Amino acid sequence: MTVSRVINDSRHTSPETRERVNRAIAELGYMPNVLARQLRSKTTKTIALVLTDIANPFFTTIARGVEDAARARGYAVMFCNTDESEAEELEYLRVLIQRQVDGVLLVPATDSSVSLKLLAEHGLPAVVLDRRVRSAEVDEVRTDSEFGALLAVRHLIELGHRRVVVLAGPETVSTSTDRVAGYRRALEEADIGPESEQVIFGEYNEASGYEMTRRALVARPQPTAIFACNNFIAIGAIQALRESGMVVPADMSIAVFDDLPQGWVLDPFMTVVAQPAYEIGRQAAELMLERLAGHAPADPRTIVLPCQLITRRSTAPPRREATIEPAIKVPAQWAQTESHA
Amino acid sequence: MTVSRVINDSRHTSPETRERVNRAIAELGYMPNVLARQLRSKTTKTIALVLTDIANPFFTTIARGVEDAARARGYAVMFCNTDESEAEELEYLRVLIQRQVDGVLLVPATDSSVSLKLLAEHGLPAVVLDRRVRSAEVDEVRTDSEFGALLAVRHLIELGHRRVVVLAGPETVSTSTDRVAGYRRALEEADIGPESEQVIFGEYNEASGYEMTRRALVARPQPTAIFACNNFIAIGAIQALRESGMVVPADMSIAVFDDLPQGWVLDPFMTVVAQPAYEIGRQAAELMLERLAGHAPADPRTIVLPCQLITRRSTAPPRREATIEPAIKVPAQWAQTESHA
DNA sequence: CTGTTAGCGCGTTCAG
DNA sequence: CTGAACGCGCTAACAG
Repeated sequence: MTVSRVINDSRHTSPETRERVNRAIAELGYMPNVLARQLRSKTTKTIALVLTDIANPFFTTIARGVEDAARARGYAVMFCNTDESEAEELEYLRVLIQRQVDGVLLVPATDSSVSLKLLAEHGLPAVVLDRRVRSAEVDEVRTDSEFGALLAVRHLIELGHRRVVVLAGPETVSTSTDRVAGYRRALEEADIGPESEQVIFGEYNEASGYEMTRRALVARPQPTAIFACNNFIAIGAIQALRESGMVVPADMSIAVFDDLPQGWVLDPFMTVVAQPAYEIGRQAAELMLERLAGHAPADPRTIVLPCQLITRRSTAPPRREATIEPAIKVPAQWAQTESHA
Repeated sequence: MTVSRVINDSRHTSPETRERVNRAIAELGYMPNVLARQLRSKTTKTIALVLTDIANPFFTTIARGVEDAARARGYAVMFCNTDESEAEELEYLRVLIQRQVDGVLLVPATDSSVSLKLLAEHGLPAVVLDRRVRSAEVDEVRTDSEFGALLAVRHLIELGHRRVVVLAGPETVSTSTDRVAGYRRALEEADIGPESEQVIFGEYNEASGYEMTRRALVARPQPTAIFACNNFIAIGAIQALRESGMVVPADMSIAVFDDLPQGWVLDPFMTVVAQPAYEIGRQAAELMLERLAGHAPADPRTIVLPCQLITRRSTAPPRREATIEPAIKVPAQWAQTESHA
């Protein structure tokens, strides 16, 4: 029908015809069936954002960035939550392929690249957010986890801490290993030997943060500072510390990767490495939209956004006896405790 | 093709043919085009959840309830965020109608029913969540706002408070007016005259909570307790109180409708009326799915779920001088201050 | 500038 | 039990 032209182009139609069609549309309350259009045009104007934890404000903020960029160009966004499970991730990808989404923004549950292979097989473009994936040739947007961790741990060391424990996420997730790498660089910088390292891998949630902290506290000599690799781990840590009767930062300093939204924490006092979450989402969506528009180079692009240390009241110099003693004498068993989990 | 039969029914096909087809599917990595199926079958197996603030954990929890119930029956969910704007709401509904969703779960931005009319015109079933809408004949799931507010304010009164200020959301939203009604009932029960009422209407966000609190604090005599109609309002209130150097609950008690998730608030101390958010979402989805399956009665159904007062450390008896004085003598100007906003 | 023809990938219907 | 024809509502590609 000519109707189609009126609705889409509006070029190549006479004003009067257009007028007539528009009036009819208004009278009938006509709305084009997007499904049929999509079936015909092979494009759904829909992208998907697959992420690992929709309850985490970091990811909600990313989601907002994605949505704003996408909607500005007339794209809809489907949000999918994998709960850090690769199986769920694949499950969702299959659904998305069937539903013919134009592209997928993916926060991968692991550093495996099978998900990306699946997408590639079906000719779907992808952008990987927040985390790295092994040997993938896709667009990527993330923050510099290693550098951010370096900043946080360096800050703790400058305050006088010598025994810092890292509470990390899964060893299969690049943000964990990158942040641990940053931690190690900070120790090296300060000539703190690897025998003083204490790394615990776990999961990116509250329960795991709680449990890792309990484990960290039994080590002797006790660490004087915690570096938590994400916000939920930090929340679990705080709870464990409180139960143990420890006061932050007097008895234990704590620095965190990821901020929590201002208002949600009634007493925002955490020293954090803040990431530009909204920008991560927005720029990832931009990369995807460019590619869908055909304006993107064939080669994959990588955007690494800066992060920023914000010092607040959860970090302070360690108690006097703690600073000095271990710097002089490190007991033998320390070197074997919990490192590399 | 016979392929269709294999994928859908699997009845009326010989085992060997089925086998052959399945093998071919596996080899080719074939996935049916859901779009074409939907075009043909006039059903998308998709429902939409339109809500007013995706940043609010109350609504995220509802979303989880909806998603779980929907996915269990093979339905996908599209999430849409209106930011409390009726214009955005209508905009989204148009998109959803075009995309042929099977039904819409709606947290209406206002108590107007134009959105529901639009849906009805296009033959789309709807379920209204959390809030009431004027003169609508649709399924509804909500909690008993009036009763919950009654519980909270009664608790404050039992502690000895006589000057309680309500910080409400928009006057066009039923949860606001219902909670204010509950507040009034509590005052009446205690024979506190309407001249002691103080009601401020605003918006369901932090900034508004902050601003309303500033206004409430200038009233003389000052209120001794705040009843905040949602969690974000309470957060804004806390910030305003802190800036004014007031200590909770010593200088001011505060009770809140809506809980905040455990972990997110490092020091969970708020006395709250907790709603079964997950259940609201789940049951709303169930109503919709029943209706889509044709198992629902023609008449609209309303489910009102119970809510529960959880007393914590943000409420305490008022300071002595405050309790007694106003109960005896209420200054004239008090009656005119801020009530009915 | 407008009308016509064909087909997107399925499911339904009716013959074989 | 299986295959062939038809159409869902739209747009691409041609005629006119």
